[in-house]
Amino acid sequence: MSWSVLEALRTNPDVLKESLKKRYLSTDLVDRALELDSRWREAVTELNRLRERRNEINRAIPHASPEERQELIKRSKELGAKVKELEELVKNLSEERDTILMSLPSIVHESVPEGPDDTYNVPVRFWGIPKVPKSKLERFREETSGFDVEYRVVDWEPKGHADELELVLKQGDTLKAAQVSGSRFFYLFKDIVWLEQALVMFALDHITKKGFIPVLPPYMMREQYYLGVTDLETFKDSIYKIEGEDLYLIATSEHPLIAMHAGDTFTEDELPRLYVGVSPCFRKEAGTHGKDTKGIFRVHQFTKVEQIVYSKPEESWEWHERLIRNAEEIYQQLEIPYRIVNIAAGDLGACAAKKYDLEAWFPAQGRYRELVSCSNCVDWQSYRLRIKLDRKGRREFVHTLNSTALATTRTICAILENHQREDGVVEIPKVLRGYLEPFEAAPKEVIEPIKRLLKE
RNA sequence: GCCGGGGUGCCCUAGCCAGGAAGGGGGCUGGCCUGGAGAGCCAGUGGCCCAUCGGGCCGCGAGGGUUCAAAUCCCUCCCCCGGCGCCA
Repeated sequence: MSWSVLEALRTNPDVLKESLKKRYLSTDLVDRALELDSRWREAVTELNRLRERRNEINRAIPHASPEERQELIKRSKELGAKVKELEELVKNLSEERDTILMSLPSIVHESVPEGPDDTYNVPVRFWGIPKVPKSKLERFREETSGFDVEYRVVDWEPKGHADELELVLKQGDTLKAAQVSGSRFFYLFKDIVWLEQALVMFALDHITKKGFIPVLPPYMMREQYYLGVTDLETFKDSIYKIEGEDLYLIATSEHPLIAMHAGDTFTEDELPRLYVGVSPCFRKEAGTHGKDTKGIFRVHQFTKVEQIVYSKPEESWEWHERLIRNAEEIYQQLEIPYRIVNIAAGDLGACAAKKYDLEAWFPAQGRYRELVSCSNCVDWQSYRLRIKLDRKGRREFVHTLNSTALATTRTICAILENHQREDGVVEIPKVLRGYLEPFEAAPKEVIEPIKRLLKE
């Protein structure tokens, strides 16, 4: 049983180097890891021989005569010293090798576009009829170049989601939240609260209909398990730590939902395993100063409905396509125009072998912006957490996949811009009606401006 | 948080007090047997290394220590069960 990256290292290091080059990462580590691995194997072989000899002697001691015994103990002690020495070497070699191995990203899939950053992401399809203000026509043509996307020109300027929320509808307040908690936090009020809840229920409803098991996971995790599900870079930049405890706030329910099967072995008939997680997500957003500072597009805390699949290795690419389609169905029903982009290798996280983003059209920004991420992590997470598949005695690592179904704050942003009318009223997508109907105080068709709730 | 009892391979369990190659049962897989099935019998059923056959090393919740030798003794930590305390 082997991890695809480790197997490539030993049998076909060029494949691994190619993959790293595509990600614009150094390939030096591959040669270093190879050298460490071969030295480790040599040392382990020698260590095993020494231990074998020592064990033989130790087994003879209880049956030996008193005078033989002293001699045997002496020899065992001598061997023991050598064993200890070699154990130290083996430990150092394997630790250094494993540090490198654990830093290596998944081998990128052949269908992943080449390129160093997000400007090389490749749109694969568009859906919906975007509303394009005249002032954003040029931007729109850039964003859709190469595709024949039907669109409608509007002759008024939609408000950006932040102004719409706080100045027009007056049902959100990020200033007060900044005072209380800091930047990138928010208070949401009244209709937006109902909208948020309805979005969660709608997404949960849609995904569970497809056989996914709903899960409410722990919102904090230990470091050991955290490092099994994500790379160090993400860990440092995104994850909040609880002071004085070995606990971290989850950045997505993907993390506890994958750690949930750490150490488990599935049989073939137990796969695929489908889960849909619902949880708040906490993110430090370190290194994003100045980006999306207004409104609730990029915040430290939001609710997300997340699809998770544990699959047989040979079925994971099919599941990757299905997961993004599930997310598309949600945004089609919410009547939000979007495009799907294939993320360039240089912009890909370490766990993922391939990633699709669903980007919604934002009329006021004149841009497509990320709402959904859909990744195939192949055996990257399952290797670290030892999540196995038992094929009649032969063991393999399962593949893990994750995809947003719906993240509330960003979806609210997209609704505020796409379903905004010239008079400032926001039309609620019809599909949400059933999730608002039972509640007397909930809005049903539209969200209208109200008087400011907090002091001016 | 305190007191007590536990954690042994996929599951259950013996071994721990009193240190000396982890034993039994179940499940699963394969083989023998059978017209076929069942029963019965045999073998396999954690990770790693060398290797042609095969052999070896590690592994008893995790990490240290004592010892020629640790599932077994000592220390720290994690988790589960019971009791007390606290609590939405």
